[in-house]
Amino acid sequence: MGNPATLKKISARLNISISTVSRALKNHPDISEKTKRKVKELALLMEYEPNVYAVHLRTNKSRVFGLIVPVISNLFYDSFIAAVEEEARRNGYSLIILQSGDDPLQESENLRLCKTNRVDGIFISLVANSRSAPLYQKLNAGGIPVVFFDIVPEDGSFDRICMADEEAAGMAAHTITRYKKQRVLALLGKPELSITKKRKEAFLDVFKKETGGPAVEVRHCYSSEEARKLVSAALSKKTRPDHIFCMSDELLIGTMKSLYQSGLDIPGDISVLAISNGFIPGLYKPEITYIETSGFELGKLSVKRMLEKMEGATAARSILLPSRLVAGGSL
Amino acid sequence: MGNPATLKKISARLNISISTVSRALKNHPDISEKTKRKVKELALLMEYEPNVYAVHLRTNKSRVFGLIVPVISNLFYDSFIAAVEEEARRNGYSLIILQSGDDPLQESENLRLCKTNRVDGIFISLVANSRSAPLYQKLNAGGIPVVFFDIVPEDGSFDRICMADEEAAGMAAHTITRYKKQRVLALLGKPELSITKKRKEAFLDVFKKETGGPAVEVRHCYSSEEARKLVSAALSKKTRPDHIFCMSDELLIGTMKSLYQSGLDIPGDISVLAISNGFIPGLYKPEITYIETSGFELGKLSVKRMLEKMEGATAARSILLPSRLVAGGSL
DNA sequence: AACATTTCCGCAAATGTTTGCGGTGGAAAA
DNA sequence: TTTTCCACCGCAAACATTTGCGGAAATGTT
Repeated sequence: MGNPATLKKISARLNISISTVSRALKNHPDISEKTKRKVKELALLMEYEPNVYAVHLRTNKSRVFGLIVPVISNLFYDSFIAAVEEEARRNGYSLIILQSGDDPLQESENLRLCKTNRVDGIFISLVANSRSAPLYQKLNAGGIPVVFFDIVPEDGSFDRICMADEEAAGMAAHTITRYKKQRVLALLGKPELSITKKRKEAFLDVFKKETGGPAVEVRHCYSSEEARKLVSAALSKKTRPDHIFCMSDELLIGTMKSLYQSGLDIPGDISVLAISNGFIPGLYKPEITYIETSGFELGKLSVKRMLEKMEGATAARSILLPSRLVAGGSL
Repeated sequence: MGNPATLKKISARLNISISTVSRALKNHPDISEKTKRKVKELALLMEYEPNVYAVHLRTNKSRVFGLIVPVISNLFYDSFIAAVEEEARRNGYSLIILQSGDDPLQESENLRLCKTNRVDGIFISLVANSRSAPLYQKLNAGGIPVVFFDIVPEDGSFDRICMADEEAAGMAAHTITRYKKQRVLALLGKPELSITKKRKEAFLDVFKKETGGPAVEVRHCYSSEEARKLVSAALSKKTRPDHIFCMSDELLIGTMKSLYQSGLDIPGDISVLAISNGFIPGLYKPEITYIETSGFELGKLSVKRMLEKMEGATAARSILLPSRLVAGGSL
């Protein structure tokens, strides 16, 4: 009762060979219905479950995905992970999760771990200053499909799935100009990330094209707290901004801390627009207007793409998930 | 270059036996330093990595933990998961994550998946109306250690790691009575969860002991939205509560939505106290006073306990993580 | 009756690793 | 010289499974 059932034990009890048991359980046409019935009955009784390690060893497939992410505890990533887990499970895959913690070395180590664990595919969102490029070149060469999401390499020869960052940032900029704002403070994330570059460029492009548009001041922040300080500093100037744009939830949180403390009326004195997963904006009063980026949708798309790759889709693709404006009361 | 290196390939190149290669890589004393050096050099060159599936098959150990949780996308669980991932990795374990999605059947299925994947240990937080009791009995019997956390079975014969729920709820109640509140609305979560029962009981106990204490109205909610409605309804009564207690972040969010909308002053007109992970309370103005429950700490403790069990700690223990009051401005 | 075909099943190799045991060669002890 | 001992290494089994191949028995065909 202690140790688990194996093909061998079943075959011994039935006085038939191991291979017959194996085939019977798989409905191989070579095996008679009578034998199949006997085998299946006993297998059920003995609670037989194939030993995945033996199967993997034999087949060289693990039915496990690796997922590497800077941090788990993050409103965007956790919904992404939730979606990937669900979809992977629905397709018979398990999910191993690894955090890189903003450390390029840990990221490389995690990729190595994925390789060691012989996962069938890898989802990865890069840390800032990622140095893993040679590693995923090798993984691809070794036949392990890699799907990049959210924070992706600039090289278009990889499979990449992102929010439509340019579109979202452009949409934000258009919305802001439409409201005839005069002095815009734009808070962006880490400047070395591709996602920041893309959003920044698209955002500024719109303003450049609109002559007589508002003045824009761009600031990069590495944390929520830094955003709070920046906003507080900006508010204390004699010509304070009349609009603040935040490219992420993290920055929005810092911004709102400062705005709440300032006592300014939103959107009367100053308006706010964010790019967000949608959870945080709903907590404030007024609720913050935002451009939605759904980690959940992105996750589902990523798994879909991964499965395509496993089926043999070889050419690299870059997929963009469109976003939409969700109106709150902050603009 | 394509397929990975194996002991066999190394042994062939060096004209020595497989077992010698294996032992050389493990620094077995039987092997001469010269041979070890040669083997290790070539292994490095060929980028040898042991095939984990072969190792697991041979040793019957997988160095993988399973983690089952109702949902990933949750402020408490995601920090818990983050901690477990980190600690597990530091100890050479990988982590497979599964969501039960509030579905007892999925929970059972996930336990089965853990067994199929032959994990070395399982962390699990139960869903409401969990029906998996027989399963983990069997897992324990089968030698797979199980550590329950947060939402745990009532049966004390299992290893359980929770927040000190009684203590936290008692602390909340004491704090509230100290502020001389008159009419308290207490919002609790799903009544069928052990965590709700414990918190409710401890909370009410304190009030019972204090003669002349405030009147308490207890309500159970299944969602944030339900909490919002309940609070709104309570506020529109002629004698509205002067304090609201929320046993979780989820309920706090609903409560604050209603309070923000009501325009009431916090804590002037009505005060608020929550049990929380600490992230949400800081977003509001005023910041909400809360009793802290750290998912991160709980995660670290859980891994520690798991490792103890793997080392042979056999007797079941129930561990309580103490909590502390974090003062905001809502009371 | 001889032959061909079908049905059903077992043998054995292979996947990569670990490990108990036995063996070889040389040096030191008797 | 024979024995003992030690340092070093290989053999082979075992882990559980899959699968190509071959083979026996039963059935069908002339």
